[in-house]
Amino acid sequence: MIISSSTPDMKHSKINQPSESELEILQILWEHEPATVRQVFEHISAKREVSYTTILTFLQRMTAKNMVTRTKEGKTHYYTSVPKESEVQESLSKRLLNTVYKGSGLKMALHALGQSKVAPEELEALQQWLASQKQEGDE
Amino acid sequence: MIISSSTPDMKHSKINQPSESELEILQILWEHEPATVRQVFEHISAKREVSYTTILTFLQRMTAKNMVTRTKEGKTHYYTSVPKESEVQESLSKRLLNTVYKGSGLKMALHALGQSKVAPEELEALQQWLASQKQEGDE
DNA sequence: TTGCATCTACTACAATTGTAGTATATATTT
DNA sequence: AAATATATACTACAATTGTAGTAGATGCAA
Repeated sequence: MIISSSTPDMKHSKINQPSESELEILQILWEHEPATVRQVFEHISAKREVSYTTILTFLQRMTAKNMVTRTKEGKTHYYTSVPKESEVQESLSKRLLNTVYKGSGLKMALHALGQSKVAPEELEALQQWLASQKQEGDE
Repeated sequence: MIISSSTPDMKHSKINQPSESELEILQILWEHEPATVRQVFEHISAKREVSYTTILTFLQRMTAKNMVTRTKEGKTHYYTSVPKESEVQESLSKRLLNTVYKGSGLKMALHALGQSKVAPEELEALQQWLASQKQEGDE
């Protein structure tokens, strides 16, 4: 009986912790998926100086890490992100929470809120959340 | 008249964005400042396998980056952190906010809150904050 | 058909990060 | 004094990250 010792599948070890540049690329993909190297390149070079091959290299490395997937269409590759945006957000904020806030979600939340102007409708959502928490506490 | 063109003083460029390991060391310092290499080492090696010289190397590099400061006492050095804990927290959370939450403090706050159990007293603080925000909006 | 444009694969390289060994000086303990 | 422990400085090295150049294939345009 074979236990399939291959591909340990250690899934979310690296792909949910993209580096700064990898994240920049993932952002583009999340909005314009699937995209070619050229397309990603266009989006990024609209914001900063970078070479086409730099993007290409990244996409290739990310493919190797299984952070993105690609399919060939003629001579061109179309890339798709593997992790979802929300997964990466949670993964990275969890890390921040544990490494710099020692697990205090409140402190982190206040910092997050303090650093951006929150719209009134958004305050609503927060109000909601608060209410739901009180409930739980009461039961 | 001399304008002192030296030391551009580009202060908070790197020292507020410590790497994972640098942060681990800063944490120790924030709680046990000033501390020797040995002391930092003891704290860290209580949690994970690491060599004394690894810690030494880090403290030396961090000194070079002005992320920590040191004073000699006999043959031993006593290290003190340069950035304050709150500064690093704000700096890193600001980065996360902009790179992965595209500036939406609310989403980030909710993730932070969702990933840790928040104590009732803490909910209070949040309630307070919310109230203060509503005020502003009303004026 | 000749040549430019566009793709991909491969190679390179410096800086940073994490880790630790070696050499050396200085204490401290027997 | 000899052995041991402790501290620092220096060196090394692999992996990761950010950046980009070169070579070769293929497609399109004149």
